[in-house]
Amino acid sequence: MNEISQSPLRHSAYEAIKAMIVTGQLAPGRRVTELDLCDQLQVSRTPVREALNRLQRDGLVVERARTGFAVVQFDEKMLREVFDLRVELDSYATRLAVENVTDDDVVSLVALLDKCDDLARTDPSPRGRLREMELGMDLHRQIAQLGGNTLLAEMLDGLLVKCQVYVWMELTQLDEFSVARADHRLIVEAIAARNTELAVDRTCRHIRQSRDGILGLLQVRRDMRESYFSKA
Amino acid sequence: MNEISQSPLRHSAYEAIKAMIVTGQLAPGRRVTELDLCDQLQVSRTPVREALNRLQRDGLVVERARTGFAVVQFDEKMLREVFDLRVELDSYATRLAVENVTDDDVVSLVALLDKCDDLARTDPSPRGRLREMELGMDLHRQIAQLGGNTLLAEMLDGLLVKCQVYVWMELTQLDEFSVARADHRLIVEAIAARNTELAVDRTCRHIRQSRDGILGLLQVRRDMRESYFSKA
DNA sequence: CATGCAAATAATGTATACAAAAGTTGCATA
DNA sequence: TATGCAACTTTTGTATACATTATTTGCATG
Repeated sequence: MNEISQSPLRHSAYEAIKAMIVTGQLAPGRRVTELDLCDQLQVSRTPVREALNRLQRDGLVVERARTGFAVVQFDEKMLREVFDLRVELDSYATRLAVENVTDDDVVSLVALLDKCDDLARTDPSPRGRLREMELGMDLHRQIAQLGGNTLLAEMLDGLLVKCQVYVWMELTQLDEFSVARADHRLIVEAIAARNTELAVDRTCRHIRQSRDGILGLLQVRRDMRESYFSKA
Repeated sequence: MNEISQSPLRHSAYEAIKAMIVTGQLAPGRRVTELDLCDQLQVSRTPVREALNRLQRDGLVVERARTGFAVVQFDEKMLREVFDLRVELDSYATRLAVENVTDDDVVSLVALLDKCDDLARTDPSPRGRLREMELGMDLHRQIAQLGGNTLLAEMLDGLLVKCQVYVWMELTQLDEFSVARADHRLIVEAIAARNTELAVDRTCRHIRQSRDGILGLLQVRRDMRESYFSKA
């Protein structure tokens, strides 16, 4: 497959592997070998290696000396770290956003919210749910970009990537899609009203509630595992 | 050179290229070709490519479609973004550090400060200055790690990497080595005293003053360039 | 002398070959 | 049967070959 497509294979490889991790196809902690991925993606090792390197930088896989990569463990510790960081950075982003937001920006944010609602109403498939989650993350990305600090936007993007596994759990297992949509709308309203306090407060609350919901899920899961082992 | 050293060549290649960028050997904006680097580092393209990918993720080089990479432009915008983000994240890190710091940690921090002083007294060479800057960054890294949020530590590490070019300018051109040492000692003292307010305040002030000093440098440089062009 | 186009050159994207290390299997032995 | 060791297999690390696209060079032409 020599040089046909426009965008480099490493990009599509990166996206493909990332999707496998986020959706759980590649289980946390599992070792991933280059050749397996080559088989699945039908590309050579070079793009796969480069994709894995990027994923390592993203924190989705970890390098193990001389034995390639393993999917990172998504555990409570990581959850807390990611979400606590998001509280800090999203607060900052929201503050900057309120300072810089234009009326056009608000229109664009609301459009995104509406698209989310539409999707929720019209497409009940899993594919639609995944898309809805992505739109929700896009909202956060867009807010982050309003402040004009591109680096902040990039960092938050990185955090969102790490959140995906968790948020997917939350949305699907706790069925909090509508909660998320409502939260998002409230945040946008506060930004539109140029109310920094309120916007930041709602942002923090939104993230903390997500975190706590998922924490609960993880704990339930752990308890089940423990009782299973104790029975056995 | 097949498989001799212990650590992969991509790591040393990464460090080597990073050093070239930080010290200005590879000028901002300049395109870097793989083969040039292969020549200089005496390795094949594979490790160089992987190093460049990592550097891209670090934000030290940017990818240009189908034409490899270029060293990123270190301009005022980037300076403001990086340092403003550091104000946020270092504040958070300091807060967490004060909450979690043990007496042993304090000893270790003070040891780092002393090492810095020693170096300043005993080794006036450029190599020693570079080392001193690195020790200063290590101090920030160590403080970031006290809080226990590894992700925060990693993010700050990334920001510090992006800072290096600027800080090097500041330290050498404004000769602020002693200022930095003093700042660092004050921050550690506040942490040792478990005084969150003070520690955070000193952290912010330290970073903001750096930022403003370097901003001045960049503006002087820009003015010089403009007057040069207007004369020509 | 400037300019545009074609050939030459160089650089990236991808695949693959080969060496070294890690991991696995299976057999011999206690 | 358990265990240790040796051969085999797999996997990574590195180098390199080849195809394709970008860049440069140089010449012809206005």
